[in-house]
Amino acid sequence: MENKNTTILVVEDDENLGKMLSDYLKVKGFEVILKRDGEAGLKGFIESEVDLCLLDVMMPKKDGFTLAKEIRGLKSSVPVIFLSAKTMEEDLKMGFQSGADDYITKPFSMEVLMLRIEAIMRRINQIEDNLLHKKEFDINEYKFYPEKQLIIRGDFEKKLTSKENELLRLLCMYMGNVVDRNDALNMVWGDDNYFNSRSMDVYITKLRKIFKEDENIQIINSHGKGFKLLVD
Amino acid sequence: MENKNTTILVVEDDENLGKMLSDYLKVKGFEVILKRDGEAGLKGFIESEVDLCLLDVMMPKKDGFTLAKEIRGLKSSVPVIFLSAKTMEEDLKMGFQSGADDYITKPFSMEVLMLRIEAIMRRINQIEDNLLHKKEFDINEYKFYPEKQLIIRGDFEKKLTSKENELLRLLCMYMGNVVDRNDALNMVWGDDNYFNSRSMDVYITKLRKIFKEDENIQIINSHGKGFKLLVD
DNA sequence: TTAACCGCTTAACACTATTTAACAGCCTTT
DNA sequence: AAAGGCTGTTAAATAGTGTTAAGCGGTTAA
Repeated sequence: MENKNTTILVVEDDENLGKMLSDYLKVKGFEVILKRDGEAGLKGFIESEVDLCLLDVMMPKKDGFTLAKEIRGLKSSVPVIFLSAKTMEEDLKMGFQSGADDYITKPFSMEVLMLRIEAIMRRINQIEDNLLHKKEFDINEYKFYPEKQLIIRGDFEKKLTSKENELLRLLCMYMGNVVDRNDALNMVWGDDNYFNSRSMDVYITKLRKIFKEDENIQIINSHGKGFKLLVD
Repeated sequence: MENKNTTILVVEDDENLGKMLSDYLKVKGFEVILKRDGEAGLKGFIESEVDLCLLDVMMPKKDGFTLAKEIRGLKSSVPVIFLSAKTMEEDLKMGFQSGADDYITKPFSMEVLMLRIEAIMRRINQIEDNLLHKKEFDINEYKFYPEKQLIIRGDFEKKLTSKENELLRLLCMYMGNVVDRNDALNMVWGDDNYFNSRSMDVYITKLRKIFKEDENIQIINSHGKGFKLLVD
């Protein structure tokens, strides 16, 4: 089953606090990956599909800010919450500017933590919501109008069927990122059974044909995972 | 009580609370679909004609906000009530802006829940009622007067037959959104049998002919779903 | 009263969208 | 490198739609 779970990477050198955070978040239904220092943290990030990072600022081997920068290098959209001592608060405020970031000063209550996490998740959901209702997407030289079920490049115009349309909309929403096969099936076909899956493959072929003139547009398969729309 | 035909999707991971909600709502005459997590919730929504969603915010696999977003993607007009812990109240208030949304903090009484549900249903009925009795619709440069069964653009005037009129009224009420084929049949023809369905296709053709002068007005078919009136 | 008309339904046929099937090729694991 | 599952592609079968025109019952006007 494709985990649409929210996975949180927790990097905290204090063993007690780390365990406590991990347990609490697991109870709340999150997948948790717990690491004790910056280096292990980076490995943890690479190995899993992390949705959100909870990073201690002061840690051995590699501090939280540095780790955050490295993570951003790998996937720029991952939101990060920093954990730090109260005494460093002023310092912290200037330490990051990315809109996805947030911070909490120790000591903190689990409720406060949950508020921050929920706030971030909502921010992300809102972004996705906007994408869902976006009027037009740019796919290199093509314009895609989901509401009109239409693709245009110069004189070229192509009406899309509803399945083509919804599938392409999804790919555009996650442009550059892999859309999970089962997620796509559930969203477009309403069921992720075998036959719909094959049907989707047929539609991927159709979409590829539409864009075959343009070498810079590719729909790439990620074996066993799904597809991504890539524009060079 | 006219709760008979209203189907409520309840997604709640706490088994006791879920059962309790379900039983209570059934006693009140609602159809209830109960699911225990976000993924099952989405499937439940796809499988049935859901009129209203009652979603726990914090759930395993997929949280309530994410689920709501996906449901909105499938049918943007479905009202959602979120269930969440008291401690997150302030946070919640800002978390959603859709007029159809509402929230309740745990613990709550069943009476409070019923009040919320009734309020939402009243709001929806009122909106539909207003649209139903709307005196005129703007369809790009055309004016459509359902009561007069008349369409006007400049000199051009076209009297509509009652079937044309009711079908166009429906399309206008859901302007930009797909009107479900069977819904339309039941509303305009009173029965969604095969022959009425073919009859409706004939009327769609008639309506298209009326607007064929104007490239910006389209009646688009959504295969296997229905039709939408789209004005660019 | 009958002929013309009108609104709607039914039939017929062409066409389109989607699913299913079949087979070839590819990726990952052992 | 062989096996098995996953993907790519094409073509067929099925299901849904678009359009035109004939048919049918009811109303209107000579």
